Amino acid sequence: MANTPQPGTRERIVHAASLLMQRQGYEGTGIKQVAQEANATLGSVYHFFPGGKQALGVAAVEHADQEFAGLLAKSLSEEADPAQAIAGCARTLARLLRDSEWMDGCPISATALETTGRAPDIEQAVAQAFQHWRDLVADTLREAGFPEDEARDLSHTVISTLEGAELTAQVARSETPLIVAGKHLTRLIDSYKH
Amino acid sequence: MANTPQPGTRERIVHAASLLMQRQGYEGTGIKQVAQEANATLGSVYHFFPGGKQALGVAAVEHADQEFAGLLAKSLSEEADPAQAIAGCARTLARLLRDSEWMDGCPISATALETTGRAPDIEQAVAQAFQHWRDLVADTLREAGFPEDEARDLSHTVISTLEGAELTAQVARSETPLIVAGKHLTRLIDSYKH
DNA sequence: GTCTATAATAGGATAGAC
DNA sequence: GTCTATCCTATTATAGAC
Repeated sequence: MANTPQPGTRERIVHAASLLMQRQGYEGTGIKQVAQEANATLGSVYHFFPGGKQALGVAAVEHADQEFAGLLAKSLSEEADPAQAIAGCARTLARLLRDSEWMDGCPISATALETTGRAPDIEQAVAQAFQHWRDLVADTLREAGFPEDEARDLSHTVISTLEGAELTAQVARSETPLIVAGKHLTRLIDSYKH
Repeated sequence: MANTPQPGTRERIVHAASLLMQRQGYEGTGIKQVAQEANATLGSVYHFFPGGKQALGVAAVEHADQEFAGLLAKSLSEEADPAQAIAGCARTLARLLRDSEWMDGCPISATALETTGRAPDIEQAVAQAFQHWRDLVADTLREAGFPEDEARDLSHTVISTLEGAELTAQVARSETPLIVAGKHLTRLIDSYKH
């Protein structure tokens, strides 16, 4: 069996940056704070990220991309019916949000909004993450028998709606927007089965 | 006929703060930058907002609330069928986003995400704005004959989906997410007519 | 109400010893 | 790779003349 390697410094830095940027945004997160939270020194951060804060932002977004993709893939594989699976994903997001006392919403949307049009590297990483998530949904729908164009269109709305519902749920400190969004997405997808 | 009063200093400051926070977020926007953009001095900003940056943030969010509510109300009144009206609203948002070269997305979401759990006054103004927008949608649906619970649930998903689609459209620099979201929202609302 | 100057602090980033 | 010290600039906020 493989050993579970204890996280190296670089890993701890990326993890801390990702979490802090999720909660406070990109501009609201300081490099010194990241170093402190990661039990690393400022020198170590700049050793691993000579590109400075922007490079750290890119790594944080890429890390969050993989993390949410894992959650999404797990949700999609847990139920045979993709329409039901997506509602389950919304419920999981609602639970995680409530359990974090409404702190942990989408891990990249704050960073996305603050840096759009101002930090091309981060912008690209964000665009890639959203595309990645849409592809997971579209692939699942295609495998379930949906025609190509319906699968693609629905993948757009699934990700958009989950994204928006997570934002409004966080702001309202209520699970309702996510639960209702899950229900409506199931209904929308099912409406294409006729 | 009423004169069109030229905007006073306070108005110019709020307008500039709202626009800059929409594009750069709350943390990414400096008070000095707001003053400069509003053709005001730093002293004037603190004269009108003794509460400092947080108070300015609250005023900016409240201003954006009214602004988007106006756009939404106009869209909802332009078509007799609310399901069609919402698709029209999505198209308008897509056009505004493209025309601003992908800079002007939702005016409060960046500020919302950065300040949640950290600036109670702003948080409350944001929550109020979302509630306001949902109410406009719910009222329209109720007037169109939808039962109370369906109208309320749909208003959640309409705002969540528009919000998420605006975010993903901005990131992808594409009108597609908003156009597709509008189409799917129409379909979802129509599915409750049977 | 408006303006300039300035205080007090925190930000990103770098240098160089170890 | 890690650590500390430091530079430079920007930030929020205040003071006080006009």
